[in-house]
Amino acid sequence: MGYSQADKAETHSRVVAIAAKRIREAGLDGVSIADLMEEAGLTHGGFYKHFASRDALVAEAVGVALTDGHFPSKREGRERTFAEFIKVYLSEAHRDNPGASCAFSALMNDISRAPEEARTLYTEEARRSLGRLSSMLAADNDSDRRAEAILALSAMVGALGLARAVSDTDLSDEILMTVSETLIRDLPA
Amino acid sequence: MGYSQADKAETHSRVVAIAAKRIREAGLDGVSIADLMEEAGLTHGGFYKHFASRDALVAEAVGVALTDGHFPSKREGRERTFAEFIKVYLSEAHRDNPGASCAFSALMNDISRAPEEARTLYTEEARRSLGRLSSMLAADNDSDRRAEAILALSAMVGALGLARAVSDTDLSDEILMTVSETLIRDLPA
DNA sequence: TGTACATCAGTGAACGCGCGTTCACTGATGTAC
DNA sequence: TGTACATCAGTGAACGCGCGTTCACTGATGTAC
Repeated sequence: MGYSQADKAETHSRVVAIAAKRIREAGLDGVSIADLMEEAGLTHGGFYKHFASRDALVAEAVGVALTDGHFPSKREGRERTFAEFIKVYLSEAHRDNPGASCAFSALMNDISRAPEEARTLYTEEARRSLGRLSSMLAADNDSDRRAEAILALSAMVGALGLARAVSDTDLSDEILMTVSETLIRDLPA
Repeated sequence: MGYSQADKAETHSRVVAIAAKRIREAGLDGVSIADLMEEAGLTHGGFYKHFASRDALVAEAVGVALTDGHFPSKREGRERTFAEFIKVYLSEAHRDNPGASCAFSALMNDISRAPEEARTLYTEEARRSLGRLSSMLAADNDSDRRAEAILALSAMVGALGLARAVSDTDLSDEILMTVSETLIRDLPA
């Protein structure tokens, strides 16, 4: 063979990784096969040696974008505290780097119009994220922790989205800072 | 003239209204001129008697979608209370009718990639919405009211977006109900 | 080890399609006399 | 009031373009002997 199986697998995952980045930046409809393959250093014709269709690639890329997302609780070998996590999530650096950012926020609007497969992946990731968030909180009972996790998740994805949408940097910074401080102050962790 | 000026103005605003609805449902890129004109009962060729380009129509429709949005504080001749407003905003009915819903939430992700004109409209609407929300709140000073308004706005658009994205109806209902109750309980109004 | 063959990831031209946009045309109505 | 003309919202065919997809081909490498 002209290329080994390892080469093929490497190409495949490279294309998926690029697609995951571009989907976070430009949405589910913002990625063309030609652009994608060019960014991977290939020509567009080879695409179908790796994926049955554009939809199949998108489904795979959504899965990757969601799971290597920004709701991990473990980093550098230890659990993150709630405050540490919120500060990173609602940072200017996270806002200004959509390609490597939280797909959970970036895809929120697109997913409601996406095929069932992608919506299912999104829903599962929502459950995981709520689980991780509630495990960082210190409220007395499960019910309170879950309610707080839902409020925190909503406020975080909303604040990140608003901070990106608004064209005034001062207002954008204020949104990030205010939601970050308010959540850290009001939710026991 | 074959059609009076009043007829033309009526057609113009009808097309814009349809575009505003479709944009809320399908996003800024989800509206084709042919579909739009067909829904208005016309053929696609006449579009350019009313708009210089697709972008011009989108800009106008974004303006309409944002300003006849769901952050009005006055209805039926009196001010709404914070609790009343939140309950309507985070209702299942609002979630399930995207075409007539809050463009502020529906366009959040799209707007960050949109031309400056649309982003400016969005930013102004954000300011207005924060003003209206903070005027409903009863915290002691302006600074606290503004911080609470920012948290409430973030949580509301986030919760509405998540509730639409998630494919499990129970989880979706839980998100709406939890954020609604928590905001009403924790923010003085 | 050397040689002939098979494999298949990647190439690049070509396709059909829907899109935004243009344009010559139509015909109902307003205006001028 | 009646008639001839001008206007212009709306029509529908046509355009160029980018897209997803197909396909005959290439050529480097694995396999069989």
